[in-house]
Amino acid sequence: MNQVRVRFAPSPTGFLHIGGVRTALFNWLFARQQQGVFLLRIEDTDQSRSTDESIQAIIDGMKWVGLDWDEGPFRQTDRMDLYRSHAKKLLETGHAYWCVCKAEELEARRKEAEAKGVSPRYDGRCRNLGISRPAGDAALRFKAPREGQTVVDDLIKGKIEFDNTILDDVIVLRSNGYPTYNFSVVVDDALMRITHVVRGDDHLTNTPRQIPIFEALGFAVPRFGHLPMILGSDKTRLSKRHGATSIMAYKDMGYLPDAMVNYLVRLGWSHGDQELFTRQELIEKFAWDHVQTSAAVFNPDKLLWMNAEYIKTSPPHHVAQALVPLLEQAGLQEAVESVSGESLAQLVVLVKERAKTLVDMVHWVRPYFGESVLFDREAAKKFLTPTIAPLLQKLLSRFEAVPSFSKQGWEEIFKKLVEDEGVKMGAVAQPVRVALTGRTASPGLFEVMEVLGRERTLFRLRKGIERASTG
RNA sequence: GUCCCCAUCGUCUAGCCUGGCCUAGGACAUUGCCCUUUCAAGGCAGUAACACGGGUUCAAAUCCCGUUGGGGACACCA
Repeated sequence: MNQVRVRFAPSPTGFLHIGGVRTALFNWLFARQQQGVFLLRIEDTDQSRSTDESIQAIIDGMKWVGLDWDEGPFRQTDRMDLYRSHAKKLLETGHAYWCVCKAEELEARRKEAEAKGVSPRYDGRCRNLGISRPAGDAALRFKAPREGQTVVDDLIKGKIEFDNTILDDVIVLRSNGYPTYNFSVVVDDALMRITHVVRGDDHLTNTPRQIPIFEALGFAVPRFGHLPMILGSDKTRLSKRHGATSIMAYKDMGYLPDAMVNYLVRLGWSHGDQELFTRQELIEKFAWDHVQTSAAVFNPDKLLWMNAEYIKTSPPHHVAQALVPLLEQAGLQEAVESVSGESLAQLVVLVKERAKTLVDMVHWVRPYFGESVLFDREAAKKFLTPTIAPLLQKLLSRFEAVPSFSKQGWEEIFKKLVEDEGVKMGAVAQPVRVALTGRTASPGLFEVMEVLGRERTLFRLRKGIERASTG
């Protein structure tokens, strides 16, 4: 059995799309499971749309999401000689011919055909002209078979039959000497010995165009698998108007790469009722026969839920690490530097049940940096009132009387006070909460005190009393 | 227009290949209740689907045909 070789072959014409990531993911999973080879190839033969920034975006995106490749990145523009020599071979073996039709003419004819409601295909007028050395601009066309059938035995969709009569004589080499997509993929997939071509559904009809080219060149035809598309909530192709589609946008929104991967794979693939998978499980359990055949709607709510799950269950230091850049972006770089990795992980533990994203987490974690805290105006106005000040003062005194902090001990002191004063728990808890965190919502009071430590707790309590007394 | 693909709760899906175990399961979202010092988290419960029409069969979500609906492709883009 030959070693599995798969590839991800994006064109660098913008950011890395989450649909692209999903395609890459299925390839990567299969490669890792089969102990095969996963390679990255940049399809940049459209020089007018390809940019270096986009190539960098692809690489950054792949790295962020943890998809490592074994070979590449290859750039098609570095491989021009290969396409030209293979095009020449097609010409020599009678599988291709020069076409001198002008692009504008073709365009006009296509429009005309469309207007008549006829299939807008190339009419093959240069096919039998036998032009051996074109005088001016000419494109090289592949002589597609005109009878019989091309059968694709798809990994995902099963057997699909195409009548060869629908085939066009596709352009193989543009008049500027650049290969077209349908030709360069074939040459590359063959030369890179790709065993399984797994790509989006939108390429399904390209497959019967490509197979005859493989055959004409004398190459083995790989197996194909076509992944269903990702749709937006209105069931049209996922695009900007449905929300963020760039993988890096999700990084910025505070998503964990593992959550992203889990969600994207699970969108269109299933393993019984299981929702959460480690990467290792994904690699072990992945199977083509459980890849969905129909398109799937991207559901940001479920992704958000999954991200929250990962925030709750990932190792805290791991989450803390991912949090650091976002803290820095939020202007907390000094605070971050003054704090150890361990205490940052402690903060993560403190707030992880409340944060669905790392961006949320930045908000939750903010009150625990620095000596004093910024009071939310509404919160202070409502809970830090002159009426409550004496009670807070009593609490402060009782705390001060204890030389060292203990969570259980201070909780007992607190409850004793509530009991002695005959007030409701909440009547004291909320003002204390505002004094300690500046807000009305926070983790449990005594967890907060534990993170703050004795001195800061007392300090903030005093500050709170000050604020309460002055109104 | 032509060709191709697809069709189970609002969404992701299990079940379909190898008909009976389906009174159609799980998850997200949503609703209610519980827990509770706040906000979350958590627990429990509920609402909610086999697109439609014909066959085949003792029996169809499952097999066959058609209809409808959705998506994709038809470039000197990839």
